Amino acid sequence: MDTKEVIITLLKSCSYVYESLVRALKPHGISLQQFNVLRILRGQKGKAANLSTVQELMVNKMSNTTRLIDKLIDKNLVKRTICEENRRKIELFITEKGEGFLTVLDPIIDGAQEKIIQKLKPDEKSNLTELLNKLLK
Amino acid sequence: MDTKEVIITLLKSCSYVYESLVRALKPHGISLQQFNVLRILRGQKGKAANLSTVQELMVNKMSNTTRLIDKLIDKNLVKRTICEENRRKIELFITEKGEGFLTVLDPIIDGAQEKIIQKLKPDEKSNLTELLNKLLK
DNA sequence: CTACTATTTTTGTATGGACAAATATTGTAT
DNA sequence: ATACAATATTTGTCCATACAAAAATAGTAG
Repeated sequence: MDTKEVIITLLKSCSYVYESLVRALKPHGISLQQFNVLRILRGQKGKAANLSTVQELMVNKMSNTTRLIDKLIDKNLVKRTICEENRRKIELFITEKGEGFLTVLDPIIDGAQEKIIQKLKPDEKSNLTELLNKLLK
Repeated sequence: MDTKEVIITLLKSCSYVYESLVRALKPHGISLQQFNVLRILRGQKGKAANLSTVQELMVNKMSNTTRLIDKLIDKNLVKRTICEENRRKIELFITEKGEGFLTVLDPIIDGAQEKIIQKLKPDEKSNLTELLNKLLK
């Protein structure tokens, strides 16, 4: 098995997944990155998240999470305040509107993911996950 | 097996591969995308390639290949002329300097890819490729 | 308090990606 | 020949990525 073939197939699969998810979100006017930040903030369950927390939890490391969040704030999906204990930090919260928006988006993303993954049988799914995890070690 | 876990592992693997390749090329001052265009032009073996040919052969569909190629031309790695038979088309060629550059980069990319893929045994490689190809169907 | 260092976020700049509109050229219909 | 449609590329705009530098704040040593 040729190394290049494995690599190129992996990159193609990833583009395919990425594009499917972006396409699913597109009609709702939100990018995959913005959506991921929203989900991270929801996962905080009311606790404040600061910038570095969000960055750590993102799949793609991002350097200008600041500007990404600026856009979520413009849309009133996220709220940003300065942390009183350490004024260098910021506190990020998902808003009511943001929560509601996610309620709409969740089934859409789930559906898009399911549509891709249903091409694999259950044992193939775990097999694939296992092989990919070996690469990440 | 959870659908979300497969998807997220796939996206993470892809980021990892992508970043490894970018990091390998970085010290040589060329992006992965520019490198891929160069390799496509070398693959033409002297024949002219026009823009749409290059776009078709790229892993990531790209809309502004024009500007990517502008940068390769600035570095004298690629030459662009207008096709005389059909003046709407452009003809792209890799230059001598571009060929020489690729000679330096080839072992670097091969090494980076090998370093990732060596974590899998031969049968795991073909197994992974097979599973990923099912997703792409 | 002042100087220095570390931490956290923001800003600047260059690159790449998606997509629509504009431009240039060619081919075709009337 | 003129008008119109098709093709190939370029340009404009906005968003995202990578990275370095700047700014703001905090903590610590003298």
